[in-house]
Amino acid sequence: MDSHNKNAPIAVEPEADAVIDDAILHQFVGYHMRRAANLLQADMARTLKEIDLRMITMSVLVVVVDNPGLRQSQLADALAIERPNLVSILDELESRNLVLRTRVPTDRRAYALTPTAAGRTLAQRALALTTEHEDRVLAGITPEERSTLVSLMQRIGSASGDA
Amino acid sequence: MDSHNKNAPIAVEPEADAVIDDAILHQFVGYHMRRAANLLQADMARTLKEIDLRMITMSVLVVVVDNPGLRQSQLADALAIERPNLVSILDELESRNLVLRTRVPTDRRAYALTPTAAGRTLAQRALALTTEHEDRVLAGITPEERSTLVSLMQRIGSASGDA
DNA sequence: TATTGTTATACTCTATAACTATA
DNA sequence: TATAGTTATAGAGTATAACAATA
Repeated sequence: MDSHNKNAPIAVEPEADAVIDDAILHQFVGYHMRRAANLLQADMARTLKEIDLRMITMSVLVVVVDNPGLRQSQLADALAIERPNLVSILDELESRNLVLRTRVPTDRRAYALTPTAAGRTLAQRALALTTEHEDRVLAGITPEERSTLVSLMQRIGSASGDA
Repeated sequence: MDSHNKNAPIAVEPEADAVIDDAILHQFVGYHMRRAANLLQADMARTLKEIDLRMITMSVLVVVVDNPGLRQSQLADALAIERPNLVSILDELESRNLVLRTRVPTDRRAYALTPTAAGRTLAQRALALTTEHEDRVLAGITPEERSTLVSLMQRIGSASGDA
């Protein structure tokens, strides 16, 4: 039954509970990155749901808390978000009274972003929840391995490590 | 001018070109994961555009090529895609005559997936392009570091490393 | 009853073009 | 003219509920 024809549909036996051969995809970093990122993102979303924040919403809030007076374009650059995508995030944070947009006197095009007291409090809670989340999801990885992982990921995309 | 009031908006000086303090976010693996995954995904999408495939479409094609006769539910499990999301992917691959859906005689609910000759050819091309893409994006990382990165990412989510 | 594939739908994240109001 | 923020829109990727056909 060596019937591997070349142009016919080939009525192959469905391999029932056979093991799927993923080997070729596994050689790619991107494949594992997608799965890991997806796993982290799913658990993180579940975690932050408790305080009704999304991943990026929380990132924005935390950065505003640590950098009061920041302008939107600076924030977008810092977090690698496109300016348009920041708008709805800030709309949400502002409507929940966590962040304020106030006109910059010296440049009336820009807004200065400042956290409210509620924003600072929620940021603290968000950081605690995020820490719990990472400790849970990364339980199988030692602190040293964690920093290795981080520094390797930081080097992705930068042509050479140090040159 | 020590005016850090507590409940007022605080007319903070916008810190012009000042450096943004990201330190708190940088302590989280998820932050770096998001950026790295986003970078890989963007370059990968650009790369596969040449043969009009998306990341997942290419993953599906490659797995079907290596596992002819596979059923959709098996494929969905293998790639960690929800069954509904696989449908449109296969619709596209089928309409481009890269993959065939044929009824399984022994279970008329299921489809056996088989690649066409064109599908096999395009899969080869896709793998070559993906390899080029990874070599480019991961240029700053040695092969050893690549495997370290992969094995660390594989261990994310699995409670304990070996116990 | 349970499973395979499907439809419909929705939410998140990302990306681009074009507008407005200032500069 | 250039920039800050905005609007509108589109495309990926992911997730859930519910259905028809079949087991």
